[in-house]
Amino acid sequence: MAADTKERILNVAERFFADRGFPATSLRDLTSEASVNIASVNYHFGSKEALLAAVLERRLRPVNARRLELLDAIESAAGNGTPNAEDVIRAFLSPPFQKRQEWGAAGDNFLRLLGRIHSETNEEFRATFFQQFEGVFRRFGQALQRALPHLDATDVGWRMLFLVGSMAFTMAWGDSFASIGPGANKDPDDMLESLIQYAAAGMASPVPIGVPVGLAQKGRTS
Amino acid sequence: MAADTKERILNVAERFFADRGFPATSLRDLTSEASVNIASVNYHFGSKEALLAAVLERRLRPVNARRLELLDAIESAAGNGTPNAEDVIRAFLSPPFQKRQEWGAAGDNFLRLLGRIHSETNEEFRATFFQQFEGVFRRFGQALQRALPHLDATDVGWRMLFLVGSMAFTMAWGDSFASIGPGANKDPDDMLESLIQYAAAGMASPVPIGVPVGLAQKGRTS
DNA sequence: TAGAAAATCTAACGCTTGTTTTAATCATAC
DNA sequence: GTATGATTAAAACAAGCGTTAGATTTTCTA
Repeated sequence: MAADTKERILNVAERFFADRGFPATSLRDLTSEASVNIASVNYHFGSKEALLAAVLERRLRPVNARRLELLDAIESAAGNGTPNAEDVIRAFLSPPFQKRQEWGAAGDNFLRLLGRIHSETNEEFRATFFQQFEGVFRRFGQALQRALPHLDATDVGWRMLFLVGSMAFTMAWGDSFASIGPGANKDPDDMLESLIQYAAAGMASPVPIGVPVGLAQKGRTS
Repeated sequence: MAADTKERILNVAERFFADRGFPATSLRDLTSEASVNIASVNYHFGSKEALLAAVLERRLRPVNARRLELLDAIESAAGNGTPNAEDVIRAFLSPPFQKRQEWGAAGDNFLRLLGRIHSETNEEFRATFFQQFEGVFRRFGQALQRALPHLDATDVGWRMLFLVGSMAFTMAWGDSFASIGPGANKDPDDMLESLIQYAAAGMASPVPIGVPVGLAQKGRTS
């Protein structure tokens, strides 16, 4: 029945888009793997691109909801004080990895896809994808500014870019890395803790000395 | 003449692969932009994939050579002592950004491409690409272990993965980010310094407490 | 049970792709 | 000026692509 067909398409799409990339995944390969008819993709989803959007949306919604939930709790506990930066970073980085555990093998596929999709160049897709993140990114940016008052908005913005880069890359390649090399004895929770630690340290680090970088250094001359 | 044709193909390819991705760049679009005949690609390069490899090789060779040169100097200065971790990280991260400055607009394209190519899924291509990095990665891994003796090989490996992720993402999207948002007043040197600082802090951070993670914590029970 | 809606199927459309083949043109050396 | 090799051009090959149109089957509801 229809619900089963849609689910099978979504699951195979998730895996193939993650492993081959979106442009290099053909609907014929995908539907053959899913044992459904190729016209079903357009019937149920409308287009190949809409399928990708659907694949991501079904996972990102709960991930981002969880992120905001955790952040709400942190801000609520902090009241008028300063939220802890590591807690904020943990609230951002943990949900995709934790949802991945909940979702089993499908979660692995999702995580790889989410990591890789950060580098997707298709303009139309990027606009849609960013819409799903804009609110989250802004909320976390503000929280980090509160947590780290030595940084101005520019510094926070750049450091979030660095943080997102390491998160995405780890999502995309963490499992491959773990299976072939020095990461071999690092289990998923250890790896996530390492990432959080790394990001928290980098985020909290002093602004480079000698470089005019923003409001925090307004009184200095370069 | 031939040298001009090859150069034009390489330059346009670099730009198109960076902006559209490899699979989504057609040789017809590319050769039309370069005002050369489509058969020239196979004549001069052999295949589309070989063209990508050539685009990257002409830039990566000097970048990686520079990385190793800088690392040699650092290790030489350190003698039997401990090299400075931030210096090692700077030696890894600076060359692509500095070569980018040398190369002008073409350098911008190259940097974006290099960032994005880290997420390319094509297995054949990845094998070739990794070959170019294997030696560099190993050398820098060893240098960082010496610089940060509290970390074992596993920790260094994972942190290098995080570092490469933020570098690649910044290469790919740093300019876009700088032109639209909070990064707007961050010039390229500032941004590179921020990245180095972020990575150096993350790299040097203590191993997470409470998580059994390797040789450094061998005597603890989880 | 009948009819309508939903879902699936088949065949095709119209187009694009990287690569190949052959011919034409260019460049160089003697 | 001629011969040879290098280079470019044109046409085509063979395959594949996402999407569409119409037919058929399945599901659901009154």
